[in-house]
Amino acid sequence: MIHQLIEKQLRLAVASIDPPVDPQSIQVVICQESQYGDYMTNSLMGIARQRKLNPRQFATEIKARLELDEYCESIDVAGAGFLNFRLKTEAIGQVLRQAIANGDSLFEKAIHPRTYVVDFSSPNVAKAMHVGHIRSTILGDCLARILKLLGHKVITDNHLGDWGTQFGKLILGWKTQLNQAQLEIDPISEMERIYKSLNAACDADPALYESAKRELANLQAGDEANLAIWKRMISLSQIQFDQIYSRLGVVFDHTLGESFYNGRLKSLVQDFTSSGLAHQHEGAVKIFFDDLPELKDHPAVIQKNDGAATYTTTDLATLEYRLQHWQPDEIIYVTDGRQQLHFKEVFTAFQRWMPGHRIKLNHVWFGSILGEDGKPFKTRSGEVVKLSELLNEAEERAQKVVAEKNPNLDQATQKEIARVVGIGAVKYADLLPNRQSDYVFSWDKMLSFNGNTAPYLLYAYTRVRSIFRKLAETGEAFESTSMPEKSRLEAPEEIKLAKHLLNFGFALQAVIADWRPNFLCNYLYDLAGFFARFWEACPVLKAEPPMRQTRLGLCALTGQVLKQGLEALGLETTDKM
RNA sequence: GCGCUCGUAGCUCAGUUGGAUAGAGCAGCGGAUUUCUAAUCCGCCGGUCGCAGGUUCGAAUCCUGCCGGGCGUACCA
Repeated sequence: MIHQLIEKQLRLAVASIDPPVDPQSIQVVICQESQYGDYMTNSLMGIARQRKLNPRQFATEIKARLELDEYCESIDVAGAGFLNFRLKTEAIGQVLRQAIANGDSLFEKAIHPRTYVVDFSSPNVAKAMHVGHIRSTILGDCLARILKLLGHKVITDNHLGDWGTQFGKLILGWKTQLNQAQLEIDPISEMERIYKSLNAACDADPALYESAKRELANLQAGDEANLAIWKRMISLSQIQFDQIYSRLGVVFDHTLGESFYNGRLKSLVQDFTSSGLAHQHEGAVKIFFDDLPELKDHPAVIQKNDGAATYTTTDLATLEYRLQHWQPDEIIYVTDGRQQLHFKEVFTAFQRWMPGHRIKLNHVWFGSILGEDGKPFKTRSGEVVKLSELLNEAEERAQKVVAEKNPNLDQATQKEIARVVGIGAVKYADLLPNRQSDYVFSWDKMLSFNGNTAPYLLYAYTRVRSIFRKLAETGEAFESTSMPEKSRLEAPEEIKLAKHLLNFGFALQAVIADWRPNFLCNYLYDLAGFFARFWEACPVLKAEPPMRQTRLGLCALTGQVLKQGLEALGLETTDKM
């Protein structure tokens, strides 16, 4: 991409300076104000300051050393010492022509691919997946997709909640009040029912609570009957998870739940104790962080006074397993922001456990989904919203709109479009806000055709497809090599669209730098906007060659980037809407 | 109390990590369709970026203090 050539030239120009400059400190970015240029750097000002040079004079000297005539129409020193670059339209055309001819993507793959483990979704066995799981699932899947697109090795792992105290009550309930018929019809609801029922009963009757604890102890001791029930609950739950993941298009390489690490927990506690990293305290085993102000008052419990491990223990064992088996460069944990303290503890404990290990651990946290009243998102009756029902409603609402806007399509096509649009709308609405902020869930907003929404972007894509459909009807085909050498970008709408196409890679990089897909959402929204304006102003099929070929080329690349970008977000596309 | 986080247009939110004149959508007002899908596009209106200091060429962004929300602060996950 051209901005990388500019950056390279800048680094070269600065390289001869003594004392030497860190090349990484020179960055070329998109110029926000197009009146100044297409790209700019403000890095020279910082260097000039350090060396007590006049910033404008320094920028002027560097400018003189650049050999960018082939790509830049102008290079200007501006303001306090900015360097602004305006691209030659011929150079832009050349990049686009090559991309079409070679089938290249408009972004660069990673030069040094890394290995990432992405830990996300993590629903609980014997419970319905609900709105509380969508952000982790959608965000984690999206990050995994983008890392893969950029050429990294990605391992996705679903760390199921398949172990814990709830199984005492569940097993007791299963033995005493299971309704087999209901279990056949709707296993999740039946398991939720017996859990709720036992939970209430145990609160009222301490003796019953003791029985539940005995069932749990038996399970943990390896009692065969209890193990069989537990396994059955997992497999029934997995069927439900698979249905949801299939609808969402989410795939896991591994599903290693908490229980997978049971065998390691005791010895891990032992390791921590014997190496002095953890200490007995009030009957429990804890790791203290007296030297860290934020964790000073929050020792991590790795063994409770009843001898059981905690999720901190499990997370440490999980981390160890992943290191040993997958050798990742980084692990990404995608969870609710409320677990920040927990992950601080785990990460800090890990550093002490394996000091000097160079793995990078990222807690990618997100805010809550709120209802229109600003309180946590619930159904009208105050229940948690089940994910399956949420997706159903999304498809139903989308279906109504499709039927209204495009009644001529047959039923099956309408339904398929509604599925793509409905699921896409939910995903996009989830990825669009800054992940760290809470957002208000609104059907009307996410299904609107105006504004930064999935339907708007998907519609832009169908417009591209529509042009190529029309082209095919005339018996012509878009030759991939047919964007002619003499073709030129002329209309301002063509040039703006073309320039924006060059910046796809910036958006992908920005996502990875901060684990924030909303940068890609915003890029695609801008792209769809530039394309819409191009569409209004620049007839494609009615244009004369070579302009016609140029415009077809722009359409082809816009379609390509929209599709790649939407798929990177986890959205499917459709040719008609 | 302590910790994390947020406060930007009437509403819902962006703002690529310190850049140039703070942007969208909705709502409100006004335009555009013999046309490749108008599920669209264009224009107008709308701001003391919570408040007060500080850092510097330059602050919505960084530091301090205050005000106001949310969350966390379990031997739950």
